[in-house]
Amino acid sequence: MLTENVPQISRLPASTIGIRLPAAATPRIETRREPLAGLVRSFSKDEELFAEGDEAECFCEVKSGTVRTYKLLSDGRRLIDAFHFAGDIFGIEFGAEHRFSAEAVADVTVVAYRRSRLATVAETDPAFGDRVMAATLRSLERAQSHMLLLGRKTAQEKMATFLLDMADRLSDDDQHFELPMQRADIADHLGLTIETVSRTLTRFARKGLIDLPASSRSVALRNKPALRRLEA
Amino acid sequence: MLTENVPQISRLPASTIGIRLPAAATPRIETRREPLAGLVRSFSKDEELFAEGDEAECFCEVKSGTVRTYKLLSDGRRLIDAFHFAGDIFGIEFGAEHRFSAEAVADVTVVAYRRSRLATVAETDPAFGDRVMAATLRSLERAQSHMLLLGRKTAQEKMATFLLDMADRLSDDDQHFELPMQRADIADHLGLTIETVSRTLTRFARKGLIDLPASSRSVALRNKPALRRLEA
DNA sequence: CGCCGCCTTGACATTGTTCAATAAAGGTGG
DNA sequence: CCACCTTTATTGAACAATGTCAAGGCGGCG
Repeated sequence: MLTENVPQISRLPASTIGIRLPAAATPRIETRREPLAGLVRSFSKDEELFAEGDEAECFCEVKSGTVRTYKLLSDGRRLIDAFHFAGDIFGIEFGAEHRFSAEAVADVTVVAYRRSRLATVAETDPAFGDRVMAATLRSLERAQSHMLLLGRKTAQEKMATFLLDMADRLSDDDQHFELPMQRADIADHLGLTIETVSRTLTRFARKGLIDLPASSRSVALRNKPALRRLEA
Repeated sequence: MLTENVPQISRLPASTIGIRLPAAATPRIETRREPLAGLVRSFSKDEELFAEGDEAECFCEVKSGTVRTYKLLSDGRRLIDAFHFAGDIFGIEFGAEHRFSAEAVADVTVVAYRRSRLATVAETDPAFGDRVMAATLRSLERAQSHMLLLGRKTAQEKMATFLLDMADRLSDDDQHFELPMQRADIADHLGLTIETVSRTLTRFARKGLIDLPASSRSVALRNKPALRRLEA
């Protein structure tokens, strides 16, 4: 059942699995097959994996790097609904089209799975099916608490929530971590401007809540209880 | 299969099907059985159907009236994620607990279905199963575009979006409708204050975009194209 | 070394909030 | 049915938070 479909997939041009390369990008054809007939693809910083409105023929799992998914208003204002790190699954759709655009925050490697084969794969490997389902539900849950953040939290509360979440997801010791995204991405995730993000971080640092060692991308949480209280 | 379970349900005290009556409320026992073993329940204005964190033993379909689902911050700030009108299904959970509280915006009648029987019911009546699935996906979709609204739209854009959505869902002629909720609910849905909601409506009326006949709850859209442009 | 992208910081503008007063609507009991 | 009272909505003015604009710094890369 699995075997009869695999060759079919590797024959498909990239465009038909719903991942399109931007015209300008060098098409690095280092694709190879994954156990579950996923296609391994690499993208460099700011490359587009797919766009809102594209036919949703595939969904992805992050192998390494970070992906942002976002929506735009007509005048270019952007809201990043989520960042996706290694192990995260994103781009699952039940309708025909992707409802978000996806870009590489920095160089990224993903495994792309054909959506049409989800049912088959899930049967073959129930654990994988569960992971897909869990990913969908987690994204619903995240969307719901993110609404609360966007609609009712102050800049400080937003940043505190964000930092604690990042520590959770990116840090080994739950304290030190390197932010993979730039200020503009954080701002568009939290519904703020980059200036407010920057100022709020500086303020946290001055209050001794965090350390901002030189590099501006690395953060160390110095006082998590205080951050939790700030979270509201 | 269906018949052997029905009596069991009607024997269950209200509390065990996940809908709890507030202590103060007069317990109107006008419950009766629906075709699919749903329990018809009525609630009066501001009564709680269930609270965030309650065990999610049932989900509901609105028969008549309006329900709001919301989350709170520790200090009482509220975000209403959605309003639910006749025909809408809400309160479906995949985890153990409700992730939102639900209250009657005005007197409301719902049909409560036991979550544990969802699979059975869906098999018996596939169309119903589809409706439940569709409701879940629609709520995901709504959450996602609502994040964009909350994070990146101005007060005017939020109100324009809201009014167009309400016209869509509440109006026969797609123009005139009666808002079932008060300004505070609108404010907490859009991430604004009631003053801003009120001022924005007045401003729209002055610009000739809408009519606000006496009652303050009724609205008539006078210039939908302009509202659409404002929506961003 | 010098350009360029990203980040920070400051001064100022704006949007939306807060506080306060008033008005209007709706519900209740006489 | 009316008068009263409570709740809800509107409006104004002052204020605060955040956004905008602009300048400068820092770091990485060619």
